[in-house]
Amino acid sequence: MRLLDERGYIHQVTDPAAFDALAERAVISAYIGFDATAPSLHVGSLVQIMMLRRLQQAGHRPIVLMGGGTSKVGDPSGKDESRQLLSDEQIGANIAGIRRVFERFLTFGDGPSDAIIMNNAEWLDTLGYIPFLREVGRHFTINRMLTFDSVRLRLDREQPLTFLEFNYMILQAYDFLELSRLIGCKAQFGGSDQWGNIVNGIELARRTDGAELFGVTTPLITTADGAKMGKTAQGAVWLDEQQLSPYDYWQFWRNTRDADVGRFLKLFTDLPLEEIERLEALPGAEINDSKIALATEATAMLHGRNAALAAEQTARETFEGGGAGGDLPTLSLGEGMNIAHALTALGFTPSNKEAKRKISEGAVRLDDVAVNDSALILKPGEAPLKLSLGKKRHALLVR
RNA sequence: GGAGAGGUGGCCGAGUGGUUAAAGGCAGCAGACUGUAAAUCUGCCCGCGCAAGCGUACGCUGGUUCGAAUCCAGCCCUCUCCA
Repeated sequence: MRLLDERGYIHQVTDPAAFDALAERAVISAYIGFDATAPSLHVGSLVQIMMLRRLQQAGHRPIVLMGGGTSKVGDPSGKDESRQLLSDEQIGANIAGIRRVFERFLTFGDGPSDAIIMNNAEWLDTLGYIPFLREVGRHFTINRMLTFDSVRLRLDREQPLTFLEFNYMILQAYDFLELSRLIGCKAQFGGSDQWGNIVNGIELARRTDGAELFGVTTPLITTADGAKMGKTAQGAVWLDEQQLSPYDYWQFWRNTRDADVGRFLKLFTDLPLEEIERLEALPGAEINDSKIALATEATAMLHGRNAALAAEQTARETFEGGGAGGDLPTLSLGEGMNIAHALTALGFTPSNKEAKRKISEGAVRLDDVAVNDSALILKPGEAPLKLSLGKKRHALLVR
């Protein structure tokens, strides 16, 4: 607990003293629920993932709860519009993808502190409606449910909230109860927006089973200028290397704002706090060394140390040496390709039109020489050519 | 059910017959300055095409007109007030 607090993970805790005491004397299990609506997770979920990692490091057991059942309902929190419903196959595929990510951060197995992954479809899919209403439904009053932000916001704006979604919070509370019964899970973690849902679960378990459960929420992680974390030019920062290469992931961290470096080091790396303090205190331009450390550590955790070092090496050669590192994205030219098409094919520009604009703005360079002919046909040469858009995006052109 | 207002480019928001691919703002991208940071200033910002050119676009479907985001009809949706 103390460790979590020092590193900046804690937003709110129910009964911190009792929770701390319990964690001192026993191995506890705690879970976080993850949505199964996307094929992978992105950095927005990374705080939660790191929470579970810390928990395991402290000798406790992390539980990853996949929302296979609740994904069929959709959380109304924060969303303006009802989510689209997903099929079972889609959800299954998404869960498999997300599981791969977790295997990087947690140790799975049968030991007392080994992580396990569960799917709430296991119990939600087979729920009987009438028994469920009698057991669980009686503990919820509509009066109270209507006061929750997630519901109230929708109603205030007169946006439709379907009964299906309205039930989401009950199902989530039920998850906690079920996990408590099945495997003695004692705590649920989540983002600060999950506070209400978590508390519901705690209350439900107290009323039905007399169990004492705990909840911990993390602060919403934003960048220093208030933006939600995790968006870049190319979209979300995915944790799956098929969707975002280790090199790009490294770049994401490398481009952290000065003001965020210390906070991110604490949250997203395993570096000791003394080391972080030192890095954080670096003056002026030397803060870049801290960013490199952040990028390499964070990337190593997800993609492995080798991939992280390769990304770092490539970045050094490309940005500092003016050369080109081997880890850059590559594009095969075939017999030859129009330069604008190449930029679009690499994903540097969203359209050929935009590529031409960038060329006329002088933003495009070939082996560090500005290109001004938007009709240029690129021919593959002996050595790979380096194609750059702006200062940050580079690629290698090969045959 | 009744009365009124409205649906415009990723978002906000002007525009009420032609010079409107559609003001302005935000977001984004690039340039300058730097440290692959922030702030600031400048440029760009629907797509296809080497180009000439073409295609799409102002909720949907039709209509009027040489010409429609703009006028008319029907439909769908949203908001405000009343019951």
